[in-house]
Amino acid sequence: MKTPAIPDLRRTLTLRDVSEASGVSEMTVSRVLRNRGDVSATTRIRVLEAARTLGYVPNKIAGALASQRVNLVGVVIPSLSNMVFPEVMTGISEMLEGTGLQPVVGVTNYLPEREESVVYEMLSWRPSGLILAGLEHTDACRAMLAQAGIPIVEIMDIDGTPVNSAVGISHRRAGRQMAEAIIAAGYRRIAFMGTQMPNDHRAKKRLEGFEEALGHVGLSLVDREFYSGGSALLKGREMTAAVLNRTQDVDFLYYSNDMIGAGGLLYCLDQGYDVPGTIGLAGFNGVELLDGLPRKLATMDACRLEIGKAAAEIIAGKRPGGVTAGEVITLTPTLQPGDTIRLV
Amino acid sequence: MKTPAIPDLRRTLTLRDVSEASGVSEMTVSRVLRNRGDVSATTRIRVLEAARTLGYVPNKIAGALASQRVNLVGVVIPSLSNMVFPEVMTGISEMLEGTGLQPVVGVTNYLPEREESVVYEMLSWRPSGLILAGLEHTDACRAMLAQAGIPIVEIMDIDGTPVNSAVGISHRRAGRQMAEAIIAAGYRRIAFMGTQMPNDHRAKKRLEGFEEALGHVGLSLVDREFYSGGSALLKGREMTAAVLNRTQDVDFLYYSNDMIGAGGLLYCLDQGYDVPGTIGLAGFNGVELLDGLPRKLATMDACRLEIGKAAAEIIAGKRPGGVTAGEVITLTPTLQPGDTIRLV
DNA sequence: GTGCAGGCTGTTAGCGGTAACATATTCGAT
DNA sequence: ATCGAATATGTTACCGCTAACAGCCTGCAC
Repeated sequence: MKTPAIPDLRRTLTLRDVSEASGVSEMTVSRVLRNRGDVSATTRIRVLEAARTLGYVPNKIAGALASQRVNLVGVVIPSLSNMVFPEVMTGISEMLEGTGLQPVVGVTNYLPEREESVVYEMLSWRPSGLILAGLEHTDACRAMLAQAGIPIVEIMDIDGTPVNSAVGISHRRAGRQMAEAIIAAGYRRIAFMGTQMPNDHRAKKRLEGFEEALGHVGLSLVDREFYSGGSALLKGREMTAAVLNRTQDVDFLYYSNDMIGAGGLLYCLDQGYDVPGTIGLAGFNGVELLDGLPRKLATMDACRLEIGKAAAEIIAGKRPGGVTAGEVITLTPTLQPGDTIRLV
Repeated sequence: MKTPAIPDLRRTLTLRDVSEASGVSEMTVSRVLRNRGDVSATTRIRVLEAARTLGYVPNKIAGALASQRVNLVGVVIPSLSNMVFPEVMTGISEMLEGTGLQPVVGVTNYLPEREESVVYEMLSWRPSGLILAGLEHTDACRAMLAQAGIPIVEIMDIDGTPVNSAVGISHRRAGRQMAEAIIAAGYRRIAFMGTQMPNDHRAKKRLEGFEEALGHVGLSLVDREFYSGGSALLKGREMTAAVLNRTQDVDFLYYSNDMIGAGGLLYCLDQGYDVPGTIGLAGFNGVELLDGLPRKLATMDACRLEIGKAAAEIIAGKRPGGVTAGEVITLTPTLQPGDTIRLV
């Protein structure tokens, strides 16, 4: 059954090659390979056989140009190295499975100019849709998105005005809610630790919501500490040590993400603090890593998987209801008290 | 200076639109936008102005078809959710910066058939090169890669025969080396824990090398345990508990990755074991997460960043020496003894 | 036999750019 | 004034594929 190896002419194959090898027109080959239109069983088999033995791989560039359809969905996110976006990607991929659409990732490193150029690059491939993290973009970026004429979904955050559709949670509310739980548990001298990133708008909004809720009961943060780069777990330890050494009687540590929170937790346990008795801790994200810690860190789920799925659904036009323009889907994160916050 | 907003005719703009708006030929516009060839300063400014106010975004599909050049590099990896591949991606991105090339990621979830289809999909976009993890592929996949006529770089592993170029470490050797260190430190009753994935060839090779080295001194594993899915940290705890309860006098725990190793370490410390006195531990990968643990897990660096960089260099044709075909770059991981293995 | 629907295959004309070549235009040197 | 080289712009012919439409059979009702 083995056909003799085709001499490698180092010329990329085209439909014409398959067409000649199987004795039908290019159009028919195209139809066979796309399962479109009527083709007799005999022809189909002959064509497929020829394509297979030649090792033909269709040229989507040409196909996309001719058909004006591109089966790609751009996904623009700030980073891949924290655990949050990979899970969003998982949600997107799962939902896109079987739709013929394929995600293409672009990373911005939290830089607005970088985002602008990534978006430009993406749009120049004329994708079927674009998913991007956050609501904050440069003016030029917004303009491009608005002009693009494809579905645009901004994810993660809903505190702001989306270009078109949005799926996410209210980070301001999340911060507020966590603060309220902490206050209710009786903690009063609360410190905050987080990233130094001026462009992590969502972390900023959480902090704003948090401080706002503290303000409502006449409290304010007794200390705060920021970091950038490095191993988050280690930074969590270091910042926690710094805060606890610097400020008296701190009784709660609020972290902008679970990773540094986990570091802080390990530090507190090492140091023999009574957690959550004399000191409570909480993070944000609900990363599964926490399940393996000696004690479970209080956190708040960011609905990453659901966000990815919903965003993909909008792009794929699968949302029940049909109309997909300008939809804003608000998910509500649930507080997971874990073992690091006193029971009320 | 502000021009009135262009009425949105919901028709995507082409070179012709810019050409008409600026009163020059499409070709000249094309030249301006690509900075190619000589164009007078006046014309250039006029064209750029027109393009900007129209909000023109070039169509790379058409450009790529016409020029037969696609500035994309496919990167095919098994997963994004463990910490190893994101770092490889970082290396690739860094090195590609400024070359005009852009990485596009495809994820296979450790499934050979999935890899085959991802590779097919990638090749159908006619990228400038392809980077893929591992040396094990389906026959059809190998054939496609060999035919593609573009640089192919297989990364992470070098124990096998690459299609074209390869950059990685010898996992067999890594396993062997770790075993030798453990034996030298005087441990004798050694257990292994790892993933259940039949298609994680690199983990398998490490284990093979490990057992081989044990065999050389007449030892063999006293126990082994596998897992799949779930939180790696938690699984590490659970498996460790299972092994220690099941088997007497185990004095060393070798983990196939750092994450489960970290879980195991936390468990051992919780249980009050004397680490590394009565029991030693080691993982693999050198993830920076480990820096934040109470004690530093012994591990072996997988050279992720360097692998990414070298692979990107090959694709970009930047390797000193010039010829890039069939290069195999062997990196050597270094053993990081940490605090969980006795000093000899 | 005629006509006509339906299945199957082929032809034509682009999709929106760019390579390669052709054609101005400018300008200083001869 | 003439020429050549350099600069600046335009023209033509694709790139490889697909939409749309145009045949050509075959079989079957009438």
